[in-house]
Amino acid sequence: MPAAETSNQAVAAILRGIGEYLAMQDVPFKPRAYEKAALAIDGLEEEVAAAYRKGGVKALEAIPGVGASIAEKIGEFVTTGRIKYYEELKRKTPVDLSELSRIEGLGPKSVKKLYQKLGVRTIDELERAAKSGKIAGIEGFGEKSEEKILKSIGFAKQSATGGAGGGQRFILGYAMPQIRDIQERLAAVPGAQRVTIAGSARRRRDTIGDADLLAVSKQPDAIMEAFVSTPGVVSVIAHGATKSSIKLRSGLNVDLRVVAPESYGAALNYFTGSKDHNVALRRIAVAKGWKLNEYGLFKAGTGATGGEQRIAGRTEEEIYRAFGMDYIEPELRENTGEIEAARRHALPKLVGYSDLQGDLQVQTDWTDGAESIESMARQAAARGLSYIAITDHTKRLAMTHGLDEKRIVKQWAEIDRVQKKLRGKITILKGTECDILKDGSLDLPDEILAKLDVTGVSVHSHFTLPRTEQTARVLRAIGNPHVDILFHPTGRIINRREAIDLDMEAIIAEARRTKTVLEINAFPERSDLRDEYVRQCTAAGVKLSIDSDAHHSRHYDHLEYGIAQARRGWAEKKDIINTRSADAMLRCLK
DNA sequence: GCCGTTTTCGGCCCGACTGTTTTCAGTCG
Repeated sequence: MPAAETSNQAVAAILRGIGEYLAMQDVPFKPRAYEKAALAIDGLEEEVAAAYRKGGVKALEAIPGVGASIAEKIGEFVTTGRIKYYEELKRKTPVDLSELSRIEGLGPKSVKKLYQKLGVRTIDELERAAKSGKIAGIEGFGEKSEEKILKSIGFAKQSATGGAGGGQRFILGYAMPQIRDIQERLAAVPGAQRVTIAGSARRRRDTIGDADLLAVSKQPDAIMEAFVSTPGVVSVIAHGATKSSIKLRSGLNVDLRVVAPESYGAALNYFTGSKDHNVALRRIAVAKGWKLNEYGLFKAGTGATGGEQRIAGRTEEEIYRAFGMDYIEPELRENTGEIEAARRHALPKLVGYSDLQGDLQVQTDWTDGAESIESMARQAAARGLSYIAITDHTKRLAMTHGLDEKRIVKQWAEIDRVQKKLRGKITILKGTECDILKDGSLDLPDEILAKLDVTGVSVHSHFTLPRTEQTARVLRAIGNPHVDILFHPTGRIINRREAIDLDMEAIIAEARRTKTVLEINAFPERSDLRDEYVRQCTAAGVKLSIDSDAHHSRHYDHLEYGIAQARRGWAEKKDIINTRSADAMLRCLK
């Protein structure tokens, strides 16, 4: 790492900052250009610093949304660690814009006004100004704005010291039950005809910033009323006839829109996003002389009567059909090629939510799991699975009382005993989650691994090794002829631990060469592999497994989120080995 | 500032809600 942080995230943050300052100065169009460039760089696989060193500004200009001017600024940042233009802007209006605009209802324009009139530069100064009643006196502000600002400051402080907010995103698997609760409550309100989850939750991003619900109702007032009085609401941000917005105690913001039945498909499409997907669709509409908004797809009226003619809008299918496209599953709507594929009728047939037959990573009370082998097996069977692999930790993980050679052999006897009891109900495979040691060797000897049905390996130590060393370590492990699956390959834990520094391209290439399966770990805060790597695997023909990593039988419910990530990575049923029967799955292993 | 199966110039997604305003600007998604 160089002295200055030049990660893509750092570059994106600074570009976003420039955009915000420009917005504050009321500069037209440029803010969105910077914001767009920031977004593109945020989602980039390759490091821009490396791209610049290799290919100069030309390489940067290849990034969509980055032109000559921004490329040059990125170059400046990579070489000098700063961008003069940005510092100039900051000097002109020395406010902590990113911090202040986190306050609900405060945007660049308000921040500017507060600075000019009251000299407010930081959250603390904002709080002082609000408490002394100075803000209410400013033109455009009033009592309510002041109150709202104070309330929002309180929340920002609270979530900075714990809690789930504070700019962090919410983990899908934990937010989803809350959203579904609200959905169910609203569906039971008299007059409600449809209540649907939209937004990034419907696209199944591993994390979400907020939640969106969409409803069709004969009595919109009643459903809105029920919505704003949802249990656990700490504030009602908006309460209108067609749109309301609440904040839950967990910090999660939830929006509800009520729409007419003839607009339901258009609204669902619009509020499902992603923004990029929508913009792309809308561009296509404009090119055809149409207009797409949340009310429908329209053709401009002709002749003296004028008016617009509705082409589609009642269902999403109808809209995509009008564009000459196949229906695009929500998980694919990120504008990463799905629109072109839909036009060519070449979309993947995604793995389905009920396609899994087995689970290849299950922990028990032999190590850090909560339940016995028998209990985990029975519960898996009750959920419709036809096989599981028992994969307890190995001795290196002493705190989990990991298995050594002797205990794992004893465990086999217990598995045989339970298997006899549950024959016909479920198949219990003998497996391991064997630790990859620092040098890439494994925590159990090959003689033991050779006798297992499923050998999974994973990194649980030395998370901060430099990239070359870390990559070499994992490559050595999956090069072992007994190793079937690399569990939670990148080791990230969302909001808590960064991924280990791996050359994923090399890992995927080696997995392909050695026929090693990579896992999509379904545990919500892991979600590992993440979608973009899943897509690289499916493109490379590397097989995947979707496992719960269950430490308790209720964790089997997480499998849904693993499937979701697989779908976001364009995976088909054939790409996932545990969509097969136990025998067929075992034939996919080394 | 970026971008181009109508364009290298002239466009840039669009509507709801709020608070403050007596007709609208700012924010948000």
